[in-house]
Amino acid sequence: MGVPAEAGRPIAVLTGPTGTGKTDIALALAREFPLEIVSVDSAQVYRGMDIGSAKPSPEIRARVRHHLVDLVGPEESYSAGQFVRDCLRAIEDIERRGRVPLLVGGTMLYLRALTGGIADLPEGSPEVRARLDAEAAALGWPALHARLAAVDPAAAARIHPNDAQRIQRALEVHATTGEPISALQSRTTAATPREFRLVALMPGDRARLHAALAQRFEGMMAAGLLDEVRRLFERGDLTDAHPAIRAVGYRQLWAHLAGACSLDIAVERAVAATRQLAKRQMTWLRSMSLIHSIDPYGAQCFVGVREAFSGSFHPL
RNA sequence: GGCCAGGUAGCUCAGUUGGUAGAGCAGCGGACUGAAAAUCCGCGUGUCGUUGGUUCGAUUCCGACCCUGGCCA
Repeated sequence: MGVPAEAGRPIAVLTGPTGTGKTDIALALAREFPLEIVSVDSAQVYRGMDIGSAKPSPEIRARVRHHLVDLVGPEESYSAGQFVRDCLRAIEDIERRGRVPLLVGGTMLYLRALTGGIADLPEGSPEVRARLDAEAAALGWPALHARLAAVDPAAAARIHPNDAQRIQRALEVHATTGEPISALQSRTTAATPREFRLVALMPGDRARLHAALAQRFEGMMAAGLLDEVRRLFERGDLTDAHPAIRAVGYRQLWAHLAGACSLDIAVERAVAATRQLAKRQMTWLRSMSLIHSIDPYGAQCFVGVREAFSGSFHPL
């Protein structure tokens, strides 16, 4: 069997909340090791969303190969299940060529699906969702939650009656498979036998993170984010219901372009949404065991990350 | 300078016929299985501008002062 030596090493994953410098550290590591970066980012997969998703520039991508960036158009809908398949394929491809994958990103559901497995469930169905939306408009989500309780009490018990998205998903899975989502989820198995080495950049100073996020968004605006959103807005085939347009920054600037609020208000809301995103990412990270936390504002940050990955990397 | 309106949570405001106050947003904590940068749950953080007076008790009523708008000079 021609199994590469790399297959025995744990796969390196650099994560953390948005705006903590994951990309910079990854690029610095790529100067020392034969790395290729695999993006774990639900916004960078969309084409035409470059500035607002902090996508690596063409120059950087020419120097260090990136995977799972610009995968689909913003009119499409990517998913955690697709990510797991694409990601495992990218890792295999990189290692087959004798290089080392470094997973970088902060989409925690993707990370969890990759490392902990994801149930074998059907993709989302726009038709079924449209039908459920119409019913919800007439009856209200709590009524659909009650219907879910009849067919899948276990799922209904852990989904809040106001959580429209999860109620809809559970009913959708039941409608398309005839099985309760809770039963399918309970049969979840690991997506890969490979091990992962998770390193998270966890800011010790929240105020400093907030200042950095505000500054970063300002930089995106200066770099032309509003024009980027306007190009998407003017296509005419996208709405604020598309997953891509719901991304932080895009959603708020979209609302401004649609006349819902002033630009100042939109920027303020976008920065707040960024803070809230970072907070939710940190909630995920705190709940994950087996994760190695490093403070991005600490003096030994880079050295610490490199040391943590020493079992995964081999030098050039 | 005069008149009017207003000063209550980080912000925008509501309210208390006198018994020390509550919404939205922000913030904080949490959940999370094909939309996840999504979706949802929980938590009110306060010299009620200052200072006198009336009162058992004042953020509330009265006086003075300070500040911010607006109008008139």
